[in-house]
Amino acid sequence: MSRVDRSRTSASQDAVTVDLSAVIVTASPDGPLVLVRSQDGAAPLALPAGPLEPQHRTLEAGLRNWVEELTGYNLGYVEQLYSFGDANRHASARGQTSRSLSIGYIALVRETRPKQSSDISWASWYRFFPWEDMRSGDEPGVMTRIRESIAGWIAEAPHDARQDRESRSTNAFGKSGDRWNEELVLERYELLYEIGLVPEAHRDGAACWAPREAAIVEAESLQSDHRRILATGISRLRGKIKYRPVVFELMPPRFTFLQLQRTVEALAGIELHKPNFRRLVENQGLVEETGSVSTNTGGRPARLLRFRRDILRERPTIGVGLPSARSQKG
Amino acid sequence: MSRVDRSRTSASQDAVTVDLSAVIVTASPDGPLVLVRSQDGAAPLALPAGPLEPQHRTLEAGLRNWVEELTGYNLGYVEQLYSFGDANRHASARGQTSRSLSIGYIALVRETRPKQSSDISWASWYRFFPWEDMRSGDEPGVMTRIRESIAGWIAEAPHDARQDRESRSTNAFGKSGDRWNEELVLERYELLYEIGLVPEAHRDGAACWAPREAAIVEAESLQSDHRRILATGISRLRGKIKYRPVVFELMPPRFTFLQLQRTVEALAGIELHKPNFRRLVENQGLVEETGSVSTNTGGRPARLLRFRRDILRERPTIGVGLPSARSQKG
DNA sequence: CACCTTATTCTCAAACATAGTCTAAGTCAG
DNA sequence: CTGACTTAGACTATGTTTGAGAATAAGGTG
Repeated sequence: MSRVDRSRTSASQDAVTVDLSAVIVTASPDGPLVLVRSQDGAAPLALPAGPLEPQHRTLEAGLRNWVEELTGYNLGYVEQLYSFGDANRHASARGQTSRSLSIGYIALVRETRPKQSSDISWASWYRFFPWEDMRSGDEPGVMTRIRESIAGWIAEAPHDARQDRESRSTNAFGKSGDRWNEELVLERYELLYEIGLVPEAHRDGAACWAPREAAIVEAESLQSDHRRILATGISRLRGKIKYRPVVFELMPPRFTFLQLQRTVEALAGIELHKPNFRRLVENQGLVEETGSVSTNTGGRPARLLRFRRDILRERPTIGVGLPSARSQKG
Repeated sequence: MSRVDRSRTSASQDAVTVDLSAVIVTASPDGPLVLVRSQDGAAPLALPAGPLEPQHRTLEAGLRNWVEELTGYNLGYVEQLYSFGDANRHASARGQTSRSLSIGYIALVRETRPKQSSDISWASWYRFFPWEDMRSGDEPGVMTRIRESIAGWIAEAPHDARQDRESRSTNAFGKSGDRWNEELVLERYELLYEIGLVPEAHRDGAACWAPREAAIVEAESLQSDHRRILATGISRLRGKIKYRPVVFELMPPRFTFLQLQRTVEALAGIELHKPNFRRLVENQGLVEETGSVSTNTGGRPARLLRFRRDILRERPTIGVGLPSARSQKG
């Protein structure tokens, strides 16, 4: 059972450093927040990352360990996202002999207490992805400008690349009227990167169509490939809430229907139909009444609910539905 | 932009070796096959695995590279599965100073030509997971025996663990009549591991309820944690075919509806309703007619179809539906 | 030709989703 | 105290998708 049976295991792979990056998410009344670490000076923000230490029994244990040490937060739900390991993961790594490998995780925490003691703070994830917040349509007009840039990119395509560019962008961003697929966060980011509309593309020296100045000004970027990791995390979470009751990891012990709906909307970046949302959550038996009501609703008092923790045992493959992306008819 | 900003990056993490393990899948008339590597003597089979070499630009490129070198197959679809890195990933690793990290991938190939030149061969994945093939109910009775063992495990639970054991097993394996969720491959394997019904649990020295002799005799195990990786791969693939047209990576250029259905059934391990399957695939516009027919059907000739490759551009988030696990009413 | 096999088309009801309307029960300004 | 405003929560009408099955078509074979 020993590893010697691996005939091709070579010595050339030893110079690998592994670290764990975390997309740590919480929900506030102002929307989804993500934990970021500020650098010295005007350097871009970074996701918290820590080393993989030998004493950790599992990768996840390692992650929980250093995050809880660093922040004092109690991680609720934790899930591995993806392992990122391009040789040019960040510009400075080119020509480096050691490859750096980063295993991304997403974690949900309930507590928002500042804990700003250090260089750690919470930031709305829409600071980095303003185009992902479609709750009030394209209110600040970011999307309109993105679409214009993309239109230019398509128009200037060499003949054989035209169709491809067209379909990739309609797929990621939808046709103006067409249905927006809120899960394609990573696809959208990667398309913008490729076109050159995010600064990272220029920083990495990628060959892009758009000049550096064309970068979307409303969006803040992150260190190295952290915006890509964050995109992966948002994508995953937006998908997950549909078939697993993970939103409740972000809710207080007691909440109203509308609070729950607002949280889901904030995560998904889209608005939902109130009566239908209520019916769905009710029918799935995800919540039960606490008996008390919340009077500070601004209108009629709302019943306070609690998550039915039993449901996890009855059928864990259940979630709070969104207009499903399945029925994207052409 | 350099890595020095990572305050906690310690020197203690250097002794990590990374390798890429691959679940390489193809479909044959006899069901889904997975590429395995035989060891010397009576040692269990292994998944092919190769080192991460510094010259590979991306992880995926590295994987494609050595797999194609090793097997000569042309990998079609490739997707990262999960990074496995428990300190005791295999028994011999305990007490070892260097941690071994394995990044699992799933890859689909169309060609089945033997290529048995070396120690590499194809094996039905149900050899390792006989209980995952429910196409003809519980025909060989494996499942019945598993359920009996599980019943014993529940019966002998200490009072406070009873409910938990009960719900975990009904969730993974379903109640006798209840709907079987074909995606929970990993959950089922891990439950069996924990109970002690797979030899790996005893090999790893895990504390289990069942004695070593109780291991499910119909199932063959794999080296180290490879059966776990395979379970992850099957799970992912079973999920993916529902919303992405990946099955077609396993189909010949021209095929009939029934061939397509049989392939999906073989992967999912369940039977499907013929007219409904046809309707679904037709409505989604996944296929088009070639004009010719296949006469060796044993009955009325069937039209030969081809995959509409354009669909990938029109709407990539589409797949061949299975009875959706969503509507698992209590 | 009778009969077996698979292909292909229809039908029908149940379940679900979408997009509303309408009523209830609070707060707050005057 | 009233009327405007706010949110809660129940209900309705309509269309779409699914699950299960019957009915018909078109080949082969004894």
